[in-house]
Amino acid sequence: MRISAKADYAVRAALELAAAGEDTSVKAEVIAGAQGIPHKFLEGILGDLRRGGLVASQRGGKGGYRLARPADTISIAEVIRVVDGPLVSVRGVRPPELSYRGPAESLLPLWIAVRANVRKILGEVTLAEVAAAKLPGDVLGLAEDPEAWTNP
Amino acid sequence: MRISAKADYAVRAALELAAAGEDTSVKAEVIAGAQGIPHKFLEGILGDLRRGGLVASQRGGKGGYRLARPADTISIAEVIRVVDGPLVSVRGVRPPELSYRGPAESLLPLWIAVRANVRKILGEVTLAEVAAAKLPGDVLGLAEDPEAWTNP
DNA sequence: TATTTTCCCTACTGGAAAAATAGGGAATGA
DNA sequence: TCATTCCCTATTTTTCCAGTAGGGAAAATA
Repeated sequence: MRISAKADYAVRAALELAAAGEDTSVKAEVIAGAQGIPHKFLEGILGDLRRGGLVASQRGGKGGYRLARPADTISIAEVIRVVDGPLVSVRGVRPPELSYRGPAESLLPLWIAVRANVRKILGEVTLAEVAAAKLPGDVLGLAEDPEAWTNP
Repeated sequence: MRISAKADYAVRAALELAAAGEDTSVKAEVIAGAQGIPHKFLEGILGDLRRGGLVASQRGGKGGYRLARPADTISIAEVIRVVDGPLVSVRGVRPPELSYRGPAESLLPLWIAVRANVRKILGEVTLAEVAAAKLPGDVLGLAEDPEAWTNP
């Protein structure tokens, strides 16, 4: 299960905007510099976020990007969906469209359970929480277990 | 977050072997037919599983593949790791190797939490359970919620 | 021993998607 | 009018995924 560079970049850019405040415009170039993201690539991503209704933009001298809604109403899942489509997919198709035969039949509910769990986390955590380094208690609980930081 | 065809195929092949029983050999061709997987592609995957110590093979007339260990000691996570490497990665690198700056710093514990959650599910569910359509209670609980089956 | 069966190994290919680049046009503010 | 910045389209480059091809090695059978 791989999270794309695009999704990672999009979330980081949104976090920069969240940190700047809802009514401060930040230039793409500045975000790119702060997060080490290729400038032109980031412009494309910010375009996706704008078309998705998550950010607003302003051209010209004092232009830039800002969040279109308060940071505590935008979940990480929303950001990822806007730039990458479905949150979880198997062979490129989302779980409900899959069909399995024989002993593999129960694989479908298993993928559904995985997706539900991912949604639960990324859907409840907001840009405001991450930007302020104040993750919800249940998420923090998962991340605090030293076991979670070890590789298999 | 995408699960590759290779991982999906590997799990389904392993489930066929689990259903056949630990000491029954099944030919690659038969598994391919039963699950609709390209034969030669599947052979490569079964090779990975063998090198990973999950299946044993036998050449010749009555040959085929079988599980190297009891089906209730092999988790879905193990199967995926053997063919695909790390269970969860961001831009191709596993979470502990990431580093974030500024307001994105708390992204790291977030990815860790997501990974911990995925591990929790795929690490506890075994081939035996899926093959017998007897998922653990907590997983079934997640999958039974009608909400989990709807697309955003 | 000869033959069939099946796994085993290496290489390779086509194509799509991911990641990034390039260049100029259209607003905006000074 | 001019510098700035977003905006749009196209192109490139790279990488990896999914699948194919062909033959060699081992085992069972006859």
